Amino acid sequence: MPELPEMETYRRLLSSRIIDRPLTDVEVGREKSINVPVPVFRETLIGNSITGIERRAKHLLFYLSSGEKLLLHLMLGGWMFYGRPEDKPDRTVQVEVSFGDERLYFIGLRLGYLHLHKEAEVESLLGKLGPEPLSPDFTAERLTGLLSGKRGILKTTLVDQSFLSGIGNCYSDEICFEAGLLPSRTLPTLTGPETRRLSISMQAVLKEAVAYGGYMEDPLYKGDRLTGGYNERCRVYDRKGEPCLRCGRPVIQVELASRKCFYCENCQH
DNA sequence: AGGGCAACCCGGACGC
DNA sequence: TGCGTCCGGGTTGCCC
Repeated sequence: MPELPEMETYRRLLSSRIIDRPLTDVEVGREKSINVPVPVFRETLIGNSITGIERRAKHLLFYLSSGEKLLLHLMLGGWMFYGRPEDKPDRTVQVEVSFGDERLYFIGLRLGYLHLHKEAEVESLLGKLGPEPLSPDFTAERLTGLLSGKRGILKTTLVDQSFLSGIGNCYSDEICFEAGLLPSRTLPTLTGPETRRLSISMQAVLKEAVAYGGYMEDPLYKGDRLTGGYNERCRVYDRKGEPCLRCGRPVIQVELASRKCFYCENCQH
C-alpha cells in the first residue's frame, strides 16, 4: 500500500515529467474522488500548470500556477500511471489529467481522493501530522523525546500519523524486524538502546525503500524500472510462512490492533 | 490517553 | 462467459 517510500517515488518520478507543462484536459470518472463540482474542477485545472510537487506523509501536494493546490491521498490500493492512452493499464480510472499527448491516470481511488484546495486550506488539513521520519532534523534524540512518557503498542504508534507521518502497515513491520523488536512491544518497556535501534532502523528501512522505488505492483510509466523495486526486498511483510532472511524460521502472521502483522519470533524480542 | 470498532468505498479476485 | 460474493485497509469518529 502506498506509504512514505511509494509516495516519495511517485513525487520524484512525476516531478521530472509533468512540472511546468500545461494541463490540456481533465476527465473525472468518479465524482466522489474530488471535492468540487466536476465543471469547477475542470475549469480550474485546464490551462493551469503544476509548478512543483511536494510530499507530506502519504499525501502528494501538486502546486498549481494559479495558486490552488491538489491534495492527493491514495489510501488503500490507489496508484498512478503516466503515459499515452494506448499504454494505459486496463483498469478503471477515477481521474485523468492530460498534458498534451500524455496523461496522468489516477487508479484505484476508492477511499482515496484528489482534492482541490485554495492556498491556505491545505495547511490546516495537514496540520495534525507528526514529524517526517526522514527529515534531517529527525534524530534518535527526537524520537526518544516523542516516546518518553507515552504508552501504547509499538506498531500502533508507528502507524499513528499524528505521532510520525508516512509509516503504514508494511513499513511498521519492516522497521520492527530491522530493529529486532516485536511489534506488540509496549512503549514503556523499550530501553534506551532499543529506542536508538528503532530510530536507526526506521531511517535505514525507509531510505532503502525510497532508493529502491517502494513496494508497488504496477509501474508508473512504460519502461519504469524503479517503482516497485522494494517488492522483493521486504523482509517480513506478506511473507507468512516463508523463511526469515536472518534465521530461516518461518515468518509469523498475527492480527494486531485489527491489522495484519508479520514478524520473526526468533529474531524479534 | 489509548484501545476497540464501525463506517467509509468499490474494483477486482475468486468461486461456481 | 457471467454472475454473485467478499476482501482489502488508511482514516475518521465515537465510545469505553
